[in-house]
Amino acid sequence: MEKSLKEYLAAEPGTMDCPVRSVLDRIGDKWATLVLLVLDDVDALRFNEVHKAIGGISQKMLTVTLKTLEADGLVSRTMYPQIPPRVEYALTPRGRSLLPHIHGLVEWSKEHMREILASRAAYVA
Amino acid sequence: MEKSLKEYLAAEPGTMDCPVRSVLDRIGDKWATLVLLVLDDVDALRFNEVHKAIGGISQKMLTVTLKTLEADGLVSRTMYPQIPPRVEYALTPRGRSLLPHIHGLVEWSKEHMREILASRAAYVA
DNA sequence: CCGTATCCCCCCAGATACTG
DNA sequence: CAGTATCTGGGGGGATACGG
Repeated sequence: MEKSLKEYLAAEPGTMDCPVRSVLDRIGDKWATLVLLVLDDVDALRFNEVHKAIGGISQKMLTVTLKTLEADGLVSRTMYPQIPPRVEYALTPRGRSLLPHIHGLVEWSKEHMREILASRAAYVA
Repeated sequence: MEKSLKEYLAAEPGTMDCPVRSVLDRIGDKWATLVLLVLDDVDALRFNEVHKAIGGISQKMLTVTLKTLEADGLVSRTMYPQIPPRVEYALTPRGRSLLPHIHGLVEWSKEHMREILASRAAYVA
């Protein structure tokens, strides 16, 4: 028996394994999607390369974000035992399968950003 | 001259009007997407109907979320001056144009939820 | 019925300093 | 280079009580 989307939404959050919430929370993560986007269109990036590609992210949050993405199997982490150490991050196939949807959102954002900003400005509480 | 996605991402967040961040932050909002989803497939819902449809949301956060969505022009708010008051919320055309993308994410989530949960369980910090 | 107003706590993110 | 460790504050969000 498949649970419907409505049932998932109406359920208490603790009832867990709601796919919408658990995954949307990750998409909604302030940094996670940005990391996925910078890893798109490249083979792999080193820690500091990702860091420089994303303005405003702290080292700590980048570490946390990368670990989470790795735990979810969306990003791979490859260590080359050298001195100095070299670590490369790349999208996994699973991560790559998510990116079209993110790009869909990005495109939508670009198309509607102006009118949304206009709406916000015109909106009086 | 169009700014590239990479330039947007590399820019400091303060540099603002980055479409990705400003809209993704809304998508990422813990409750906003859930509200949009429950308003899909219906004409309109009253405040308490939305409230009951989303498990775990507090009255305060629902109010805030609805206001934000209204300010962005994604949701419309219609008041019927009666006693007791009647207020209905519905998707605007703009909001409706966003929903396919959200559904795309939902579908992706459903397809990959199991393997993601498995990855998380298998992941040792 | 549909909210607002207020209080207050917790936790997350930023800053900073340090290590293999 | 690629991170950890520790501290700290600011604000998001829950609970509660009240208003039109």
